[in-house]
Amino acid sequence: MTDDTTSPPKTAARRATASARKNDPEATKRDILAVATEEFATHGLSGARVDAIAERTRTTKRMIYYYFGSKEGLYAAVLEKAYGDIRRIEADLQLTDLEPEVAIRRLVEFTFDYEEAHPNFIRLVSIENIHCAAHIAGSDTIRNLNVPIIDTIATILERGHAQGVFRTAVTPVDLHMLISAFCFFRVSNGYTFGTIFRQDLAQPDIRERHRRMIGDAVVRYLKGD
Amino acid sequence: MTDDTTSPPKTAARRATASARKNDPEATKRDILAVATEEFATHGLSGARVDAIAERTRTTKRMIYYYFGSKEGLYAAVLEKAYGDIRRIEADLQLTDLEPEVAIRRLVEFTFDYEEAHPNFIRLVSIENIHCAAHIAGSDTIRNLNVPIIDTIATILERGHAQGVFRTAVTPVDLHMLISAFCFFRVSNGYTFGTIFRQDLAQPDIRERHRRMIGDAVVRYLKGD
Amino acid sequence: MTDDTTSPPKTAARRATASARKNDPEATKRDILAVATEEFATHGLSGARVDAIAERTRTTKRMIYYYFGSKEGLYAAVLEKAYGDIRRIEADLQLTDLEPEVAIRRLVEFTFDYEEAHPNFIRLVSIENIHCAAHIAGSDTIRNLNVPIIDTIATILERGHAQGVFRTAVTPVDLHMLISAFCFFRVSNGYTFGTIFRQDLAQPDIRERHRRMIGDAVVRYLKGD
Amino acid sequence: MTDDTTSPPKTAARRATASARKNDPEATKRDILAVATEEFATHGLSGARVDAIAERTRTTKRMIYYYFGSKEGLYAAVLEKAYGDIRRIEADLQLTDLEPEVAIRRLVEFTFDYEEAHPNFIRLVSIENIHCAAHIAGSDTIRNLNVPIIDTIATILERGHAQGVFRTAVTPVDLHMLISAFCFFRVSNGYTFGTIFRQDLAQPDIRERHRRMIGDAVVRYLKGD
DNA sequence: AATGAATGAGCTTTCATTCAT
DNA sequence: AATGAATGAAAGCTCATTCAT
Repeated sequence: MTDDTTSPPKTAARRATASARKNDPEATKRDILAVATEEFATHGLSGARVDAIAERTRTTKRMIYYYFGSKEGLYAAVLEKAYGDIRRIEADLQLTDLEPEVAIRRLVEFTFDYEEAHPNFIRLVSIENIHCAAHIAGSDTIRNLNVPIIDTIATILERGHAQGVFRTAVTPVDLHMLISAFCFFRVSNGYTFGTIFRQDLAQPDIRERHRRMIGDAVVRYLKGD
Repeated sequence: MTDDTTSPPKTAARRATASARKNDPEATKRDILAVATEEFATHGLSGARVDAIAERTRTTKRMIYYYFGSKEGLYAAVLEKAYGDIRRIEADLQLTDLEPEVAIRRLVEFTFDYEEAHPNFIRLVSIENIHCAAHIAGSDTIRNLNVPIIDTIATILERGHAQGVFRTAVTPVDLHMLISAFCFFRVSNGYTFGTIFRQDLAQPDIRERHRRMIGDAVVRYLKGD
Repeated sequence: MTDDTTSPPKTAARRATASARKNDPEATKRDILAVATEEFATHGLSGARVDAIAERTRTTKRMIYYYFGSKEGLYAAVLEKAYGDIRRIEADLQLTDLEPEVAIRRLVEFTFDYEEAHPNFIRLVSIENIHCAAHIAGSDTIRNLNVPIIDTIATILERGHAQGVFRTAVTPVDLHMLISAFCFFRVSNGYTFGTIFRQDLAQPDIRERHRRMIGDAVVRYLKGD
Repeated sequence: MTDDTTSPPKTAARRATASARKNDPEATKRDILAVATEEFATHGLSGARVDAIAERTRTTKRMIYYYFGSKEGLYAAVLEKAYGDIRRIEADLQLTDLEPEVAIRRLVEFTFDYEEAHPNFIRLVSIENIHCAAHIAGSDTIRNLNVPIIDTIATILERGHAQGVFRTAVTPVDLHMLISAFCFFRVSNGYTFGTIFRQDLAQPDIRERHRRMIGDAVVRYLKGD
């Protein structure tokens, strides 16, 4: 209805900004990745639109294909970045000097807070599971990322058992799952859970209550009866 | 157009098949819903193809729109059925006669087993969360389904506290979340978790270990320290 | 999204009102025609929706086909009624006793007022012209309706010439066209004209000015110079 | 897919044809617009088929959406071109040097001849009125096109009044309407009028008679009595 | 005479992707 | 290395109409 219906892309306006970013391919790729992360996390792999990504980018759609090959290639890159980010932070955790029980609580709280603070990561992982983890299975980068939190947990568990504060035999991976499951679920299923039980899980008091609950549950589980 | 138009004997048989689907709208709807459940659970809302659903149905694409109005309408109906199914089973749970601790273990095991046995339900809920629960929020049917398991939990908790076996103060909804989170996560995140930690969560021994772990964790949490 | 998405037509509610109108086929046909007139006049032949007509009717879509055979049959019936209505009123005009000039002014004013008051008739005629008058050409009813206004004009002209007040030789049909054209155009082209010249032709003062203008123009034309 | 893939000599020729349309978006747009004008004028907005337009074009349906966004966008572009064309010609009218009465006669004849010669323009305007002028109201281009004929009329009227040949007070827009109405109606309503009064308005003698009639009517109206 | 259920054909539009330089 | 222009294939949806009683 408006006049610009006739002119497909806005060429002139584009080119002006284009020269400002030219010759910095890394910056362009970062820009694309940031926008794509948002789009894929919001709409899923099939629901995401390459056009929508391109529009919110400083580049053109053509560049997405130039750098990432395909929509799926871009999605895989988004996943790689998201996994890389959390692994990098996990690697910096300094929990091994603390008392085992304190360390476990800190670990739970870190997981809780990180997942709460990164809903897009949660959503991407949910989406990737819908697609049977085909893209992380196909990415050497992700598959070869070690999961430093597992080593952290192993160390804490060993010390806890050695000191006799933990009596339950559990593998680090299983414990990681026990912790993750709750923290992840709160974010991943917040919408349905909130709607059905008429609660707003984002409310500070509920948040605090849940944070304590998962900590207590994990610690008590480890201590055994 | 088909050949048997000319052969009278086949007329009866044809009418038989025809009436088996033609004058049974409910059967047709069930057929569509079953196929659609599979398609939506597998590919998500955007990834699902109405054509693909129609092809695997005894009817045509047109009928999908006749009965369900739109792709989203069909998706909403699929969700309604999935939620209705679990709610109906939950309502039949007979746990209130058992000792509180036994009852809680049974409840955990029921949840664990149901979610394990209904991965499509899990997937649909994950997908619905990607869409911010917009469709269950828009469905009076789902929003008005009470969640009988909450009453069951409330009763068990009351008796447990009365008898002094449970010392932890917890709301039924929070406890339901603690239980669900783990059971749900195992299924919803099985692909990524399995890929990253190189485990097959479907293996019977792992399955059994996890089933016991979540039971222990919940019971110990309730008993407190 | 709402629940009734699943139930194609609203059967129960319908049947209640249905019994109230049953056995009066003429009333049903009138009802359908009235709604169809509005729909066709508003959206044109192709733009009109049989479903939309049925919905605003006390009957069902099936009845439209039962009584009118097809969408085009219904459209033709609408046209026939619209033409019949104006012809019936034109036949009642009592202008032949007046002085010729007065009679002509009255005739112009009648035409002006009728077309102003019946925009749907104007729209239907416009629409029918887009379709090359195929339906009125195909309707014996319309083609055989005589146009009484032509006889009225003929009589007035004869008397005017006999009395020497009209000096211009003109056929009744041509004069009818001169009068109609302006009155029709004001209504038929009111939207584009109003938009382009930023005037609201429905305003009373503009309306009055135009009514006088076309009267003056016609009378002066007939008197000659 | 075509056979000449194997014959090198034909490559050049192919590229020639290709470049004739591929790298000339303006030519492609003009091509689409011409075909679309015909289709919309013939069948109306709802009756027009995008497929039908594409088929008669050197391009594909996809290109229509690429250049014009939607069926409605294409329709709006068709309207813009049609209005632009007549405005451009009107701007070239050189009538102000003539005697006022002669100028008015020429103006009427121009209008009469232009509308007679451009039935598609007439049809498009009729169609747009059925749609309540929504598309020209939404087009800045059309709304901002000045209507040069109004200035022409204003100038002629002023001189006519100054010289005392015109005695009737009338606004340029009203006079434009008086002239347009008749010329437009002859074309827009030719099918119904012709069918009902059993006349062929395209016949040269009728045409000539009408052309003179509207000229006389307008001039006499202006001269007053 | 009257009607609820069903439908084939075709509509507008969208989408990820590649051509051509 | 970088990109503006173009596109084939298929998607969701709608429509007037008929079946079957």
